[in-house]
Amino acid sequence: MGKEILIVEDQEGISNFLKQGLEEEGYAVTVASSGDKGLMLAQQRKFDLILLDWMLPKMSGLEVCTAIRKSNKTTPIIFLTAKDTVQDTIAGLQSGANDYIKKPFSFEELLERIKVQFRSATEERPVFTLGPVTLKTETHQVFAGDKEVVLTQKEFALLEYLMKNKGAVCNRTDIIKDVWNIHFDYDTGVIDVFINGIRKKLGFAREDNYIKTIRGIGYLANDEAV
Amino acid sequence: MGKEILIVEDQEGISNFLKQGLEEEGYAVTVASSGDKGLMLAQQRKFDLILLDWMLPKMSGLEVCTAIRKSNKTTPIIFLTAKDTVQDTIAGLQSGANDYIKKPFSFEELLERIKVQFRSATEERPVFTLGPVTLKTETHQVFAGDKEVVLTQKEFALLEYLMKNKGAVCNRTDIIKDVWNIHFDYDTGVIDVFINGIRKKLGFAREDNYIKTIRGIGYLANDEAV
DNA sequence: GGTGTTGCTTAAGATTTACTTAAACCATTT
DNA sequence: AAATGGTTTAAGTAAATCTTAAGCAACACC
Repeated sequence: MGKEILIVEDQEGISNFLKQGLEEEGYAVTVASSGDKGLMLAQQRKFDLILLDWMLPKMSGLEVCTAIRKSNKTTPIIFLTAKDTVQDTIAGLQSGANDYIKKPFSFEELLERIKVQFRSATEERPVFTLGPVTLKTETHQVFAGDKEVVLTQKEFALLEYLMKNKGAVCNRTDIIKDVWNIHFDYDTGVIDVFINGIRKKLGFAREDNYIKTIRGIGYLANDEAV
Repeated sequence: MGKEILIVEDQEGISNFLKQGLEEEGYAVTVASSGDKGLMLAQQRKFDLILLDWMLPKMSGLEVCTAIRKSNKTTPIIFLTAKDTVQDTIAGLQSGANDYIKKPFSFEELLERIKVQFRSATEERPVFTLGPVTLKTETHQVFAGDKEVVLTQKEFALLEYLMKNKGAVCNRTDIIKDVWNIHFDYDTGVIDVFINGIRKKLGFAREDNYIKTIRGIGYLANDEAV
């Protein structure tokens, strides 16, 4: 199923060029030649992505973007623009755009950025399991058996990290790096404290081994409660 | 291929000095004279390492670092700074920096620290085998056949050493030096005790000879269970 | 085969590392 | 400014590992 892209651009030369190129890539393309037409189309139909020129007759791209975002929070919007000052970039992105590409741009770069948008839009929000516990990344919820367990940010992040690497030993250095974002050798007992908290909240007994201690190295999450 | 380094530093004297020195070492160097410029460059292009001054006009180095780490988790960042209290060190490193070097510093020291960053980024995590056993350095796991065997630190280190030198006789002096880090003549029966433990855990029978005793010298790991 | 040397095995003591708890610290909200 | 909830530090306790040492088994040289 080809994704539908809306191009809002008043210069016919550019819009034709884009339309043709994107259609060759398998996208379904609709063109609006002014800001107000673009806004109407965006509100009437559901597009998968919008390419929005910055300078447009009647309504500026910035206004269109702001207006679209009032009713539609999610559709990715990429600005096409000749303006290249930092000021404008910030203004554009703050109005709710997802990306910003300067004219003249290579078509390949545009394609790449479009792909990035689709990738992150469909980004997976996986659900991890570990023995009797389930962790839902999207809703930030953790269930032990059928009961929900409320974890704090750090507890959740650490548990998620261990579950993501289920079956592999996670050493303390990497945990500190990836969960705490501390990129140098560092050890107070933080990790231990949080492991303790997680085990307690999840009701893991010492002999369960769902989260196994690898002495001198780190921890290992695995399903078989050997 | 020369690595690309971004220097974010407002004092021209220092940045010129660094640029020149690093270029002589074969690095490709880009200089940004303010925090916001540095941030933009860091986001637009892919550098292999960033040298970041602490005190900068407009945006502090700390802010720049934090901002960079939002989108880029991996590029090594080294702070250059006159501030030398422990507080600041911690704040800087927690913001995601990898190292911290105090002004005035020797150029040699800086070079050394840069090399450390590159070294750890490309560090190899090999997998060794010995007859039916497999040893994964990355996860610190050892498998005998299809079953995992849990080894302690020292057991793992010794086995890794023997497997790394598979086919070569490892004498006791070198083992003590490389595995125990004891650099003088020393013999209690430690090695024997650990060899015994390893053989037992891996299920090696006496006649297997995967780890052969070389009487009077040391040990030899080899695949053919002669 | 006897005898001295070296390695194997085991278990107890020393040491290191992790667990647990409580209190200090921080940031956010009231 | 106080209270709350979360995070980090620190200190005492528990547990596992590491080391030592001693007795036993295997080997090599006589």
